[in-house]
Amino acid sequence: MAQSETVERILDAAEQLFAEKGFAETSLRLITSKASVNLAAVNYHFGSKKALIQAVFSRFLGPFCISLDRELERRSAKPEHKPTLEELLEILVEQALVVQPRSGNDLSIFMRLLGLAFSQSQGHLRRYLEDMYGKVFRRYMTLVNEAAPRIPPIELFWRVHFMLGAAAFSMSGIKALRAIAETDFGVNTSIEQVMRLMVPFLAAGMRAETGVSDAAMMAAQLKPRSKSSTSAPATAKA
Amino acid sequence: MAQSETVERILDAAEQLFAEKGFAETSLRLITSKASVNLAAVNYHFGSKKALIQAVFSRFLGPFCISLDRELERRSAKPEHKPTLEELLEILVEQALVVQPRSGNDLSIFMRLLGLAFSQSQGHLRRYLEDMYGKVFRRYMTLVNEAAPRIPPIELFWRVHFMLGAAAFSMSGIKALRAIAETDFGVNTSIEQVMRLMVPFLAAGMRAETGVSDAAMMAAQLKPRSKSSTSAPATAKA
DNA sequence: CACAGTCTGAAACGTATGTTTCAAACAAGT
DNA sequence: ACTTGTTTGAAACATACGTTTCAGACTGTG
Repeated sequence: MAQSETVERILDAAEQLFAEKGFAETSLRLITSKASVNLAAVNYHFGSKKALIQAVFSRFLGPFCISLDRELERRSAKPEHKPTLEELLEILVEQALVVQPRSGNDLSIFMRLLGLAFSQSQGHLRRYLEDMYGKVFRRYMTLVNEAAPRIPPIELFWRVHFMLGAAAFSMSGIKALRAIAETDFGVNTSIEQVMRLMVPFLAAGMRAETGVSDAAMMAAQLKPRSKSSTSAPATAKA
Repeated sequence: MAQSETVERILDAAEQLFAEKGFAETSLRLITSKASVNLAAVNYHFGSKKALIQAVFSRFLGPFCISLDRELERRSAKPEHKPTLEELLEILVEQALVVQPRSGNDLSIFMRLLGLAFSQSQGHLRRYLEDMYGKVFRRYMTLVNEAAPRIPPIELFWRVHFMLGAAAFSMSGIKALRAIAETDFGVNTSIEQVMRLMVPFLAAGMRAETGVSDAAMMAAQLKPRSKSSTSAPATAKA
């Protein structure tokens, strides 16, 4: 049988275009013309555009999760040294870098796709990702909780998503942002530099003193505009 | 002349649907049917879908910028008290709350739209926003720089966008995330509670010790594929 | 009441999309 | 070399979209 490279070509083009423009804005014709393959090849090899989207995610999220899971396994094998928050952060970056052996593939595409998976309302994708990386994510969260015992788990859960948001968002608009930064500051910041700028920001945010205990106080600060701002159970946590 | 409420109805429906599904995924037919108006009304009142998108942004970003600018003016009128980072954060939240007098309109829509403006590749919108809120944004950045004199301006620029990303992203997937949080932790976190959880995270990230000084060191750590112990900014804080 | 301008309703138009079709080209097994 | 199953190329199809059209309903004005 003709071992075709068509599939890979399609995946490469789709990955890049999806990261650049989003799912709905990227047509199959654009993908196939960029990949220099026939339009029909997509539906032949993948079945549908939905399936193609999932395949794009599989290709980088699969190895990433396996690699991450293995690393977490290695760490938990020696329980005498619990990883710190910084180490946990770096594990993520490290795995993301390890997983990217393909040509012209940088971290920004990785992050951008991850962000798209959440922000674009593709129900099937969200379900697929939950099945795919839900388990290893929960395992990761366990280690995060152990690394920051003073912060309530629910708050760490949200902080991890704040983290993901900062990363995904920055990578989303990175081209435009870099242009603005250049005109405003006259410096050209590389993607890797941006990621490095992000690490201390995220690490500090992760280990910030918890905010739930003074929720009532902060509510009092935020509300005062009368408005009755529907902010419900400030005392809920307690 | 018949002062029509059609325009408002369209804007309301469009705003909600855009925030929910994105721009490309939201058809005019969906908008007009949700608004219970005729399809032609959109092109009649706004001219095009592009113009409708810009109008949606104008309606909340215009008042927001005016309100923010006025508040910044007030602050800089008494230069004896430079606002702190926390105060600057709260100004944003406050103005965002003030500006939302419409029905069924919560902060999450505001943030979600802001995030979409960057992450969706709508060139015209980005240009429009630059003209619209570029000036007040730069003014805000000046105050941020004064509030954190130890951090290089270029780093603060990026941190503000990390902030925006964390907020926009969390609001984007907030429905799904709340569901996950509920099944995993058994607690129902309101949108406003999430925003309150975000404040200490963001504030800590903003005033984190700068990471640029050891950029060279970190570059040496991140680049090698050989995974050379990447344990990073242990010395950074110091 | 009649007029003029504003706005809506229903239908159509042109275009772009995802998908399907089918004959031809190709590689591999015997 | 022939056959078989796999993959491609070009075209067509059905659908959904943004946009346009135009007759008529509405509203305020003389």
